[in-house]
Amino acid sequence: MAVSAKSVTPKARGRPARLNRERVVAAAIECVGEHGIEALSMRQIGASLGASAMAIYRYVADRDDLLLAMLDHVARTIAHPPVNRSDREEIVAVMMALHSGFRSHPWVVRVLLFEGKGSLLVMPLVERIFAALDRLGLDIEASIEAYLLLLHYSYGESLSFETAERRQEARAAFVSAGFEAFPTVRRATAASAGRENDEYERNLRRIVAAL
Amino acid sequence: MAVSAKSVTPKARGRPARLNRERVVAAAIECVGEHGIEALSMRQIGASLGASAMAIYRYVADRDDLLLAMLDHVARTIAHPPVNRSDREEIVAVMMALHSGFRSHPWVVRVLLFEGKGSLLVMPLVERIFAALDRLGLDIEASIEAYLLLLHYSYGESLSFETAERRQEARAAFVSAGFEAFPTVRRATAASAGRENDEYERNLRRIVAAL
DNA sequence: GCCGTAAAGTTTACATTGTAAACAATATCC
DNA sequence: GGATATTGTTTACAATGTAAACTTTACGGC
Repeated sequence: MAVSAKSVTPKARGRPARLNRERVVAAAIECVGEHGIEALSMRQIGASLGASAMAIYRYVADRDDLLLAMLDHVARTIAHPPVNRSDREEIVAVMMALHSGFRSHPWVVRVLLFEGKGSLLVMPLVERIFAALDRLGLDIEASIEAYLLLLHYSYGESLSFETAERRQEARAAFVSAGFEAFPTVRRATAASAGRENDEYERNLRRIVAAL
Repeated sequence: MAVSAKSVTPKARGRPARLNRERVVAAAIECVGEHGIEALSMRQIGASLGASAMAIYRYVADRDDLLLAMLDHVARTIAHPPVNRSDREEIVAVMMALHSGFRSHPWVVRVLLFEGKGSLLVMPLVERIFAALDRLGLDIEASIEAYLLLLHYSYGESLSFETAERRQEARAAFVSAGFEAFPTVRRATAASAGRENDEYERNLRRIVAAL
């Protein structure tokens, strides 16, 4: 029956580990946060932990497994907002919570979209949205479409403004090269220079108001 | 003054070209269309034209230059819709035109977002949107935000449903693994199975109605 | 006919990626 | 002091973009 050990610690048998899965995932997230998702490499992670690339594979099956673990890690940091008075405020609050995750970790959206992954840990938030849409009187089809509208806008916004410079670049692109032929665009460009908005929240509220 | 030649053809001096920029760009677009943007490689393009990877560099400065040329090529295929009766219909029509480009060539959005590029050829369409927003009475700040809302939703939707399978995957993800705890999500999932929507247009109209 | 020149295309090479396979290092158990 | 189990490293491979050197193939003038 082997009731024997299992008490304090079974005393590890082999070489003592310097690394563990948590540290590997944390190192990967930090690396991506600093140099962007495209700079993420096993060698880089290993180096940042004072180890070789292959050392990582003791704690992670492969690149996909690592990405999934990173998603879960971020999902755990998302604060679940308190239940709201109105259903519309509930939707806004939950989407803002999700979006704050995308904002702090822009690579998350790329992983969600391009690696076909997703963390189950955000499902309670998704459920709250569907429940609120239900209470608002939307039927199931309309709820799905509304959810996709909210989610896809959030994705697009996060990717588009993935970095702070990207906000600037977007404006610079407007300003550049021969836009005299497009007067309204020109005026818009001039007006947008140097403003630091929370345009996401306002647009989110526009969507929610329209549901 | 050298008025001499320049008439019919200055008679090419060196080895006759088997390739040209147009064919290279077309081959690249076809390659990406079939195997996805991540499979795009100089060697692949060369092979599909019966040439080596380096042959491509006669017609394209580097990868970035190629991507930009591909964008321009797609931009030229976008039909500019006729001017519309109402300003809201104008916005819908123009966004549908842009979106149809994203739909036929999903990699376009990735290039726009991640390579920091953009084709100037779509500027007339952008101008039409800003002009319509202006006529609707939005001030400049509100116009910018509205434009970003329209654009980012379009980006997110296109990326999310980049391939037909992705629509299925999205549903499968909902269905999978232990969702008994989320009843509203479950119902939504069941309802969405096997429907082929034009959910983009309906959501687009929801946005436009809210502006 | 033949050589100079110019253009087009190929070959080779390098640093980078994820990861498989073989190996070395380091601890406990008998 | 082995035997054994676990951790980490080394080496290797195919694929990427592209720089440098080379080869092929045409025309223009003698």
